[in-house]
Amino acid sequence: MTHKLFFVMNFSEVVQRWVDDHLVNFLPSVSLDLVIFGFHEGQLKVLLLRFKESEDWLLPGGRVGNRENLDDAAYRSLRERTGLDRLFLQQFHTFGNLNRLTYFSWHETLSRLGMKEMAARLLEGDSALKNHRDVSVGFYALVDYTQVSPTPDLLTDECRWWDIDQVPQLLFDHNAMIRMALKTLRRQLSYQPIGYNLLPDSFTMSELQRLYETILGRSLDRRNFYKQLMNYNVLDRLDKRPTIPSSKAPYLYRFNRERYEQLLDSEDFWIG
Amino acid sequence: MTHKLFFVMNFSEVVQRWVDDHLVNFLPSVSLDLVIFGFHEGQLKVLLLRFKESEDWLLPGGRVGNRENLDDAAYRSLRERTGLDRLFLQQFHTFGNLNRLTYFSWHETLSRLGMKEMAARLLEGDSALKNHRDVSVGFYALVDYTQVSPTPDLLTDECRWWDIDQVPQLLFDHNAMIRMALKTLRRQLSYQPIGYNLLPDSFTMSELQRLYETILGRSLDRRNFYKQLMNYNVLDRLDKRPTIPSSKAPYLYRFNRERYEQLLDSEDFWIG
DNA sequence: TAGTATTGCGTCAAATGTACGCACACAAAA
DNA sequence: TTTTGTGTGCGTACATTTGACGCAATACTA
Repeated sequence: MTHKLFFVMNFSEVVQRWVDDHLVNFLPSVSLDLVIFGFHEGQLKVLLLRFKESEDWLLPGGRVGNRENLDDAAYRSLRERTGLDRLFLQQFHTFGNLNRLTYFSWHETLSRLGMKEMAARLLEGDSALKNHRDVSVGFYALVDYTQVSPTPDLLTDECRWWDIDQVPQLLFDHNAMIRMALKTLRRQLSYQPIGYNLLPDSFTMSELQRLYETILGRSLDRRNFYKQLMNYNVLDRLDKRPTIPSSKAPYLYRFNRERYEQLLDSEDFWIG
Repeated sequence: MTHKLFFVMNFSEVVQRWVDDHLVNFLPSVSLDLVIFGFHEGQLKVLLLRFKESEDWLLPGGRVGNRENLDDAAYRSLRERTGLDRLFLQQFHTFGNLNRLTYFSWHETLSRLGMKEMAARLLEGDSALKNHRDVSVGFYALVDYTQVSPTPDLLTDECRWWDIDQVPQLLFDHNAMIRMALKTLRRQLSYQPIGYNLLPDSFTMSELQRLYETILGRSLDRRNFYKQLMNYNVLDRLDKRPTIPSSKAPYLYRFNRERYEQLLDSEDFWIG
């Protein structure tokens, strides 16, 4: 993977190089897609990429190295897009329908984008490549919005957050993927405390509550929420936040990872 | 796929032919494994295959055709092993660790089985093949034990049911797969009525209850079970069974697939 | 000291889950 | 016909969980 050379190549060459590299070093016919959730100003967000020289958006994805665990590949892709490590990441479904990403659909996309030369080249190779398609493992991740540096990859111009309910029409089956990831997230949130990963290291109770309300799409009673969360016993209370100008300052809380692991072991919470 | 020729070939040739066929017609690096659950005489069972000329057992599996949907491939594999169609089948996890099935582990297996020639041949090909490994999508299926004709495939001598708690040490990561499938089954059973697929077309209430008790591993109250199940409103009561020798004959019930679909739509039961 | 927002606890009713009693239906045996 | 065994269906009582909400204590500012 000789990234250093790319700056003297045009886009077509970059892509060709990228394809060649992947044909040799990565598993053929398996890919992975990431639904990366963030939370900011009362809005649930998802990280999207804009395809180079186009207005088409799609989910970040990646491939699995020949000598790489599937999960590691997902973590690596997540790190490459966000700069973050050791986050909540979980596979939610594997997509293998024929009508999803194929080389033919890539051909269409490239053609539409005016990259006819590249498109032709994609199909003129051996017939195995032409008929090739991927089965893609979908992962969803919960990340701290404030910590992320969205980074486009070689095939994309732009990487940025979108409000979950303003996501445009995406390439391939990526809208369906987001729907499914969100459904899984909602279900899982009601059974185990996972939302912390979407917030900064320390946060107030009402921030956490707003997060839950946003994900679940309904309002919760403050006092019941408080009791429930404290019952889990995975939150450490810190000092009060000093910044509020008037009235009583709220306490800050921090997620206790150790006790969370214990909780997962003891109860028959499902891990997926 | 020229199955007719196989009877004049020895096992090594058969395997080579099988490998060649699969290299051309199926997706490389993706496979699927099936955990097929059955129920008989109060015991939850799982269908296993015995590797040819060995005492090693493993899960049935399959590969995805180049122009075949992932789910269709799973249904096809299930049909090939059981002779049955249109059954409950659902993916539960995708396994992609390096330490699972690789060509190297196949080499080990073949060597141990005394098939040294074949083993050597497996590795002497191009280097891509040597480093090759699969990401495998795990499906679990619920089938009617009485309807199944267990059928071995080209690489196996025997296909038969095993009691779930007497499954031996299996090849590769297949024991872990069964554990995970069972966990998923248990969880899902508590949230939606799916157990019917494990019973014959018609069954008594106590048969159904014994099935649930077996899967969940605990006893249930007969009357509450009855109420709960009837509340779902997906069971049709049939005429009484006349065959019981003494005492009152129990009612037979049949699963109503239409109303089940309705139920899935209306409520926010999750489908996975 | 008044005003304001956070915090933590308690209460109460509704819903749900669980255990179990009982009347009845039916078929064979006494 | 009566007894006996088993399956069916309903009702009831109790514990647990869930949701809605009142309220007093706490800290901080003006």
